[in-house]
Amino acid sequence: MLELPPTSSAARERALHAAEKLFGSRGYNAVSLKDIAGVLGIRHASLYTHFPGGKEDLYVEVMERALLRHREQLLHLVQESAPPLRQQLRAIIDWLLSQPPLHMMRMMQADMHVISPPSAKRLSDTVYVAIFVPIEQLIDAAYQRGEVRFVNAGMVAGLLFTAIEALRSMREMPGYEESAAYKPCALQVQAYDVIDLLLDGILRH
Amino acid sequence: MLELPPTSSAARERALHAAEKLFGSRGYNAVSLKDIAGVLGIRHASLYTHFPGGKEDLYVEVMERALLRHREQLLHLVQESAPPLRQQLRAIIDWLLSQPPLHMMRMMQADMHVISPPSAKRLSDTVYVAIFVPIEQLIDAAYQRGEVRFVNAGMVAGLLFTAIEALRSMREMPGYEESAAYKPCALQVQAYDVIDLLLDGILRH
DNA sequence: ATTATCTATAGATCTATAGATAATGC
DNA sequence: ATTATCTATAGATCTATAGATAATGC
Repeated sequence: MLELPPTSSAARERALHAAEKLFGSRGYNAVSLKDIAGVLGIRHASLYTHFPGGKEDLYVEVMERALLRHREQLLHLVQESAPPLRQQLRAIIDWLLSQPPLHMMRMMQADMHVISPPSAKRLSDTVYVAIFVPIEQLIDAAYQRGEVRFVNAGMVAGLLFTAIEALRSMREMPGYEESAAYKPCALQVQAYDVIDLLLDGILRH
Repeated sequence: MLELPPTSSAARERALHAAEKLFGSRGYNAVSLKDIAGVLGIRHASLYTHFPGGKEDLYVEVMERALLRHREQLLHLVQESAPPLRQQLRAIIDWLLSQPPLHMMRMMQADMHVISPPSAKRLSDTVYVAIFVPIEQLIDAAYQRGEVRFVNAGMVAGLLFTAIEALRSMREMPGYEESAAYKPCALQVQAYDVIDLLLDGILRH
């Protein structure tokens, strides 16, 4: 008789939610199972009931869920929003800023090197279909209707996404408010500036 | 009698060098003192002779050195290179690509949250003077001579730097060559595309 | 009857310190 | 004489497993 791992339950959902918050804010290595259990008010050993694969499988499931949620919403926004491209990108950025940050760069530069290669491969594939594919679609469509010149759409997608994450990270840096880099302006305003930069460039013309 | 920590020696330099390579490729948490000692062929306890402050102080010193090396070279390139801006940025990118990546985003999103707040503050200040200040100078000068429109120079600096790091990270991702995101083109070519994007934008005009 | 939790513990690994021994520099 | 290394060990912490107990669902 095959022993199937439980695929859902209220307690399991709570655990995924708590894990997502912790992994999201501190990354894989800096979060222990005890931390996650602590948030839930249970002992860390109890987590193995819901996640027999242990910490790594829990992490991968958490990140896959977050990424696929992004995919769904991004595809929806791409389908629904109307040109011009600037407006479409603003809609996307508005939604992204309403979500907890994915910290994609940390995921790629730190967490991916700690988990097993198969898990890393699986996650990086998901990053591609969840983040790159939707934004590439948007850029390609803009190219088809003659709105933008020929560019590497994947590169634009990556640039846009990492730029937004960089803006958010800057604000979390210690002493940001007192630093010389501080500009007293809303995150959304800065993000819209990034869009303008991407669309118009900075050269005077 | 004050006991001054040793400030230099051949063995100490070797340790800093090995630590820089390891911290650079895997980040703070994923590198142990034993890993560093292993590269040097010594026992990990021996590292405390050169770095009485332990792992955190070693990390901070390593990253400060790397950042200040960047600062020196970036300021030099900014001083020496001649307009137009596109050529100046290409010179900077060429040098950046010749160096091991700093992984600034990982530093800000992962490592900074693990070390003590004072160390984090010190490092983030150094990031500002080493990376942002030089590129801001470049952008400001281009603005003074009327080459670019008015932009947030710090934002442009951050965007350029993180974009280059993102390009490099993509190539380190597992299965990059087989992925749909793969573009068979040199890193330098992609980096130059980023510059063009930044300068010209992607809109047709 | 099954699911969810607990206690207890094994086994790794990590940072750091103490004190002994070898290597080096004047 | 000083610097650089070593061995040995303390003390934390982390992942994971085994087996017992409580809670829940039919």
